[in-house]
Amino acid sequence: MKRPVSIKDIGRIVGVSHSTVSRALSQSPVVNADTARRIRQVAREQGYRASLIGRSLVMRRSMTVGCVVTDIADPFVGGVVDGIEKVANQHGYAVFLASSHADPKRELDVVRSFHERRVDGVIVPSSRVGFQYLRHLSALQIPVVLINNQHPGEYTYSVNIDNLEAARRLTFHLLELGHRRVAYIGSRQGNQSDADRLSGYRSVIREARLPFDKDLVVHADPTPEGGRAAIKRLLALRRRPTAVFCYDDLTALGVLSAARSAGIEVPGDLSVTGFDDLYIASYTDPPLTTIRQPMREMGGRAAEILLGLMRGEAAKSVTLSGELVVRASTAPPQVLQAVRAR
Amino acid sequence: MKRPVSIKDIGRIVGVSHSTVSRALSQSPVVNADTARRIRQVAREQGYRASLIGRSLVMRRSMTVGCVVTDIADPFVGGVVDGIEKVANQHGYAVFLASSHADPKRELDVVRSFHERRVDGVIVPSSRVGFQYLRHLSALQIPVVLINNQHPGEYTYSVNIDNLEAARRLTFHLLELGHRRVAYIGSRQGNQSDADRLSGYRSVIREARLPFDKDLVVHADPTPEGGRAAIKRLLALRRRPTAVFCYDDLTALGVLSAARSAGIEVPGDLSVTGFDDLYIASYTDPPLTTIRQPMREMGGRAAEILLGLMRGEAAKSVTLSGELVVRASTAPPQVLQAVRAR
DNA sequence: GGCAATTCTTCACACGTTTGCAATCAAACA
DNA sequence: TGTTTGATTGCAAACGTGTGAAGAATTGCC
Repeated sequence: MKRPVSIKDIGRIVGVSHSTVSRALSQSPVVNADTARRIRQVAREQGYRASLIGRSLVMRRSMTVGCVVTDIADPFVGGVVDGIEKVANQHGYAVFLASSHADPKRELDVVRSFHERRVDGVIVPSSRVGFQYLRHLSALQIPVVLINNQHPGEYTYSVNIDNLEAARRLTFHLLELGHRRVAYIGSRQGNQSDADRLSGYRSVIREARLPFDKDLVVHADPTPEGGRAAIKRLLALRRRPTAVFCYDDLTALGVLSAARSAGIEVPGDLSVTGFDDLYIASYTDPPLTTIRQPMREMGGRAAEILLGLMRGEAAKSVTLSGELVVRASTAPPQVLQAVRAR
Repeated sequence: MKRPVSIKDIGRIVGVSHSTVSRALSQSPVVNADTARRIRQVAREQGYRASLIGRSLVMRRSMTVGCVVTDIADPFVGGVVDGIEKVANQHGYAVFLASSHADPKRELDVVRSFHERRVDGVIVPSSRVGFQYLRHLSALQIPVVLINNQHPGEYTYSVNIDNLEAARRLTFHLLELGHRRVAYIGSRQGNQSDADRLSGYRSVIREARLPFDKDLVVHADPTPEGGRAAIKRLLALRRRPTAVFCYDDLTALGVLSAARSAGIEVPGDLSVTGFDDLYIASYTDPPLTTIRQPMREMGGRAAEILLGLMRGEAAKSVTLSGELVVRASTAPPQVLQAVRAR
């Protein structure tokens, strides 16, 4: 609890001015080799570490980046943040973590906090970023990188996976298995990624010259509970779907569980797909067919872009591609299964 | 990217000294009401926010806390951090997030970073904290609060759940169902909580005058993969257990999945319990009997203790109790099921 | 031994705040 | 008119650091 040792303390002990200490510790060649050695020795003994907050003042950069998430307990977000943190630290930056929980008031608080703390850049791993929110972030006049939400702006760049293309692959996979009535359970939180995935789904349906049935598209909270509610509605249809494309793995988790209680077999009666490839996707029953999002890599790339921007370099947005991971939750629909069984 | 507006800029615009601006903005009663109004007006127009880094220097506190986790993508850790962040922010503190990934070198880096940034306190939500590590943290001379790892020390307090008691309840639940061969799959990472849970398990076994069979206790990584490997060893025993107490939900997840592939029914052939009550525990097949750890509350309490310590108040460690949540993964062993079925 | 050149160190200021103290000013009082 | 009082404001120092420029000490040269 007592005052940390300062650069002046070191100077006093060694018998030199604090300027000399500063230079010695930053390996400046102008200081006498012997003096430098003594200074470094004392600094080590005293456990001295230069205060970044003193340094920030004169250097005019805080060596921190802000990271606003909607919910850090979301496993997807956790993976992304892990990637961000790793890269940021490798470059000497520390990460301020703040959760908004999608609360506009909280979002403003976060912007204010980041402003007051003079963060050098901001990363937002959230596919749902309000326009107002973004405007406030931009007002800070520092680089902003979004994840899974392309939003052109002067200081704003983004890292995405190609949601449209991935959704196309996933939908095609289902059609290829023989499904003709494929439902889509989206996120009702208005995520950019939801719009893109829905587009991908619709474009493949259209290209396959299948009728588009709007009853097959429902929206729910991207949670297990949401998935549960959504699949109930779909199962109540006169003509049920034989396959469901879920916005993400959590939604699919709810679908699997609801199907189980309803006595519907997956993938026998119903094929189910997720999106993200959270670690649980391998451990559901049956294991989930999904799109792998390279979460850590996405976070890492976002951090790299941000670091570049902070150095004043030009940067460009990045789009990675998601990988289709086929597991046991998808199979041909029953009509075909019977045929093949012969 | 340009220089943020400073308190002097505001002073220049209004035509007063920066001292007056400072006082006006901190609601000091000595400044003329009219002047104060003009100052606040201009500050608002200019989007001025006082730099916390300038302020930190003179106030001698950074208004930040450091939070070191092993892995932020771990859902348990995510929940705890969410609670920490919420409480910290309510009190004007920002949270530095750093992951150690249980790497001693990284742990040192984190301590160094927190030191340089002059964080006012540290929270470590990890039940595995090396002694050396703790020594380095203590050297910072700031309050440290651990979660799920009681470790007495001058500046060190902790928030735990009563792992021993919870493990007793869980084990008793299994015995009560009629199980007599109960296995324990622990964490081999040497967590304090593992030791406590094992003690709880053993004490109930002992008090029930059941023989302690050391073959029934195995240790693995606390991950689905670890659980998978462990249950395989247990199933290879001549006399198999009829129930398994898993260190945590993730381990149990692997056990469930391995049992499924081995054709072993849960809970028919094998009862399985977890620990933590992650959100997935409700969505496994069958839903998992487990101990609920109030993750957010634990994080929040830890933050409150830390805030108290930083204000110089006395504090004491807190032990919360975990709640037994009985779901469908536990049932009487087959011998009894037959009896009751008549 | 005197001077210039070289090497090393200190001085002084800046960064953005807060705050004790002195200074200014107007009004009130004698 | 001179003095006191009270209200308001500015000055200056401090926090911990980096850095250009000036100063001091040493060395080399003639």
